[in-house]
Amino acid sequence: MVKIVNVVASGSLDVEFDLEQVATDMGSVAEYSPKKYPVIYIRFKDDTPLITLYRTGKYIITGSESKQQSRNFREEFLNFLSNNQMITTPKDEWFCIQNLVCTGELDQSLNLNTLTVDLGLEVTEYEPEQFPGLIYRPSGFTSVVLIFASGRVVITGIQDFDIAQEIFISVRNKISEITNTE
DNA sequence: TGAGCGGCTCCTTATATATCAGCTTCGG
DNA sequence: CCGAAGCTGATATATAAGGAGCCGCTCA
Repeated sequence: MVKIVNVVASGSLDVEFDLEQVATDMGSVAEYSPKKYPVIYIRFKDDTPLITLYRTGKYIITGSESKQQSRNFREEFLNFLSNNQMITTPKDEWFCIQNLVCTGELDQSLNLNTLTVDLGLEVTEYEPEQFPGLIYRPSGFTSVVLIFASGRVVITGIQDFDIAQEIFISVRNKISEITNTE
């Protein structure tokens, strides 16, 4: 019903890196284009999450499909740095999940013009000429939900999958109430 | 009037979603 | 040579990060 499609996590190592040197040491798994953006992109295999490493030792992991995959990937990253003598111990200062992107399917097509009014103009934005989805900011959450005429939804801005499910159920219930009273 | 500093915005990455414009390619 | 089809890149959402550039403000 609700599925995680992307996890963004970040962490910090208590080390400053010479990115030029690290990129050389890492070889083909690293991509370094300082003129484009001052980081090293690290990808161990195709279709695996991407690590963005900063000079300051901070890093971001994007593209995981679960929190666990994100954590596993962090482990792999720390071990890689440790095994290559880039850090002394495979430990970091902090690590946390920053954002989840989830998708859901309401199994019915929707009239976004009427839905904008029914959900409330103060919590929705719908400008089809700008973007085809309805932007819904459910009260009580920091999350943003994109609702499309096809019935597909995208939920983002949360750190917890349970909350994504809670929001999805709430949206589904609201829409079924609205369609029942019409 | 100019130096310096703080705050702000944009850049980039992943990812789903959908719709537009503009471009390339292909067939008749 | 032209229309159709397909592809690409914008549009918007969240989030972390460091650097560059810009703007406004303060103080000498």
